[in-house]
Amino acid sequence: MKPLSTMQERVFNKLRDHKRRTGILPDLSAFARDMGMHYVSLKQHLEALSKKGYVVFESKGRGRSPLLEFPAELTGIPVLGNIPAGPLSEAILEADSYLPLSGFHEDHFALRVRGDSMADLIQDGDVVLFDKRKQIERSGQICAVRVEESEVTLKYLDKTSEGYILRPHNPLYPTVEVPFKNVTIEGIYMGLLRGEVLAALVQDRTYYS
Amino acid sequence: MKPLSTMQERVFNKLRDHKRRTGILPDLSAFARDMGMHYVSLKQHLEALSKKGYVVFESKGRGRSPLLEFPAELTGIPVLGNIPAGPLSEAILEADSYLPLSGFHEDHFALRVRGDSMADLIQDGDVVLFDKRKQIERSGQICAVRVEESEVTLKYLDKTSEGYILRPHNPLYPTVEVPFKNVTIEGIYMGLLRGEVLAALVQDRTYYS
DNA sequence: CACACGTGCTATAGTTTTTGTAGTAAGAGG
DNA sequence: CCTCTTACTACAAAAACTATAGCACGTGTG
Repeated sequence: MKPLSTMQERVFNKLRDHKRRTGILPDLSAFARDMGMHYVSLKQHLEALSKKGYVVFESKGRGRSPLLEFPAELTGIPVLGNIPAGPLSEAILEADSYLPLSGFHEDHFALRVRGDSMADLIQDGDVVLFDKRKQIERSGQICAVRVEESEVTLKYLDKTSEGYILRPHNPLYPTVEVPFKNVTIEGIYMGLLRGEVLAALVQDRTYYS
Repeated sequence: MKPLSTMQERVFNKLRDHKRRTGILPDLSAFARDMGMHYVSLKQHLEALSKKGYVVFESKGRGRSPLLEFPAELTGIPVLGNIPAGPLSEAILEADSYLPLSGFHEDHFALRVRGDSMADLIQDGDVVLFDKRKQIERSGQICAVRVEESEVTLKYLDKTSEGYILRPHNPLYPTVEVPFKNVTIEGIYMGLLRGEVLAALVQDRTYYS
């Protein structure tokens, strides 16, 4: 993503704050007054931000309210199809869809579950939401964990003096204990979506405010 | 809900159509042109609709775009805490929260699950979405069913020549067969939400467009 | 019955605000 | 030197608000 100039960053941050506070995006002229800046200057900044992909800004003509939105990849939480061996941050950059959930931000991501290690509690195909923390607060929390360099799996996590106990919900899978240094916690379970709700919520790189 | 006059109903329907087609609500003056009607007339209709609770309409002052939205109970799908012995339609009127899901309309409702007859697949506290159909298309679909005048429960439904087989997912509950005339299908499973997603989505009688 | 009154619907005229366009200009950096 | 960023002035177009008025259709009252 292209770098922003000082003023462009100030405009962008203030815009995001306003969105967080009020839930909506402000009038251009009111926003310009708020920034202590001229309307035309603000407009030029927004056009620059738009060209760099930080916002979506479309003038509609005189007197008409312009369209001003955040692109999905900035405000939605990314839905990952699978997490390969690499670090999580790379997988997030390749997310192809986003969930517009208020209250969820940079610290969260979603995973489209493959496999049935947590069945029947979590089904193949469910979209599970995670907090990007690296530590569990108590035993028995469901986590997205990576053992060594393998794929990410979902398990209950318990802590012992030597390492983590990875416990599946599905009794067909084995419970294993792994030393701390071989386990990476990618995220902690926060909730899930299943079935046709997904089609109604998941946004494929489209825009929303 | 108060009755609408001829013109008010025309305005309301056209507004709803526009929202369905474009996803957004139009400018007042553009909309007035579209209706072949004067701007001031349209405004008066919207004010009448607002007073009767069909839309939310707030003038913001000269030159400022007014706020125009549909109330939650008209566009969101109702979330029911429990369904008492009475008919479903009454329970829906008493819904105290709504899910804003595009693609779901009058034919859908949601239920906050009590009990664990479908555990572990569906947990106590999950919000499950249903289609308001009265018939199953194939055996094994999950349905919200009412036996006689009792509470609504979630079960797999199979059809035999004499009646329905109500099959829980939880093996601790019994599988029973009930004659057709004693079973009412209230809805057919379409998906579910679990955990903190709910707080981000559920709207308590607030407004949105 | 005639009348006033309210309601629904429409329209005109004038004002304010926002937004857009054009043009100008100074400073930074490759 | 050219481009990008930042900023301003001046003017134009569209949207939206206010106030006012006319007409049709009821309903209730004297």
